[in-house]
Amino acid sequence: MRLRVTTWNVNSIRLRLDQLALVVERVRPDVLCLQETKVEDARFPFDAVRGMGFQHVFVHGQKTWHGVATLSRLPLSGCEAIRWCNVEDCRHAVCRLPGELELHNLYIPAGGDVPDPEVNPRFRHKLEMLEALAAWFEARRRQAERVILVGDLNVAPLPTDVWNHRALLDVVSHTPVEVEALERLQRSLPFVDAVRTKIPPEEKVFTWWSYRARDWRRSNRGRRLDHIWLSPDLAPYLVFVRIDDWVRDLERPSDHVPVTAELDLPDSWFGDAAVRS
DNA sequence: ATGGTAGGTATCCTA
Repeated sequence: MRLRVTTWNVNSIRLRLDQLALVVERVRPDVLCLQETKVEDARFPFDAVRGMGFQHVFVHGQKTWHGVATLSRLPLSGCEAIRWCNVEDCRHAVCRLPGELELHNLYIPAGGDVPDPEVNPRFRHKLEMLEALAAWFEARRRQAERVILVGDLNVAPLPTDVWNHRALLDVVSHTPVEVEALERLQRSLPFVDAVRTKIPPEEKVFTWWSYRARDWRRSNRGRRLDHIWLSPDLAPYLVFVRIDDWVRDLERPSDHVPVTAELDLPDSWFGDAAVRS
């Protein structure tokens, strides 16, 4: 049973519907996790995404900012929105998929400009949400099988996850304190970094390029902020990953590009549902 | 060293 999962910070789903359809056509994900949908649930373009083949949709959105949505060709069950740090931000959706898979769709705060939790509440919030998630997964470690965690984690952990490691050591997204917080979250289950099992850590990989560059491809000052993580039991079934950076060249693009992983999972996990595939 | 752009919303906040 092949399962293709894509994560994409779409930066306003309503503005990006045509690009969403193009990504779906070219990447063909079974499950598409979006972040920064920037729309209240009542205004979510349900008809449009159903028209793209996603009959199962879980939205957790708010006006203007943040918001996550999980679009699926396979049935979703047990979906829940989880709020962290006692704020109303919509940043985390959990859904169960056939095969007893548990899928987390996350949007970690960007964290503002000043990498000091004492003076910058947004940076403090970012660290606190990463810490809270790590503690939560650590507490659930015993039942932590068949877990997929994807999303815009807003941290580039490896030196090769940014265009210039030394220059970005004091830039939010690559500071040591954030990287440590992200690593604690990764160790919590622990999770396997799917992209880095297929692309060696010596190789630079980016999923985000600032809008502020004159020529994003020529300057290539990117960062790897978007991630797909797997619980250890799922890692052996990973077939390939892909990063669709052509999406960054579309007219009025998101500053993030889709990241995709395909798993080839045992048919026995899916029972009768696996027969049709 | 600096400032550069984009989206939502309503004039500035967040990324």
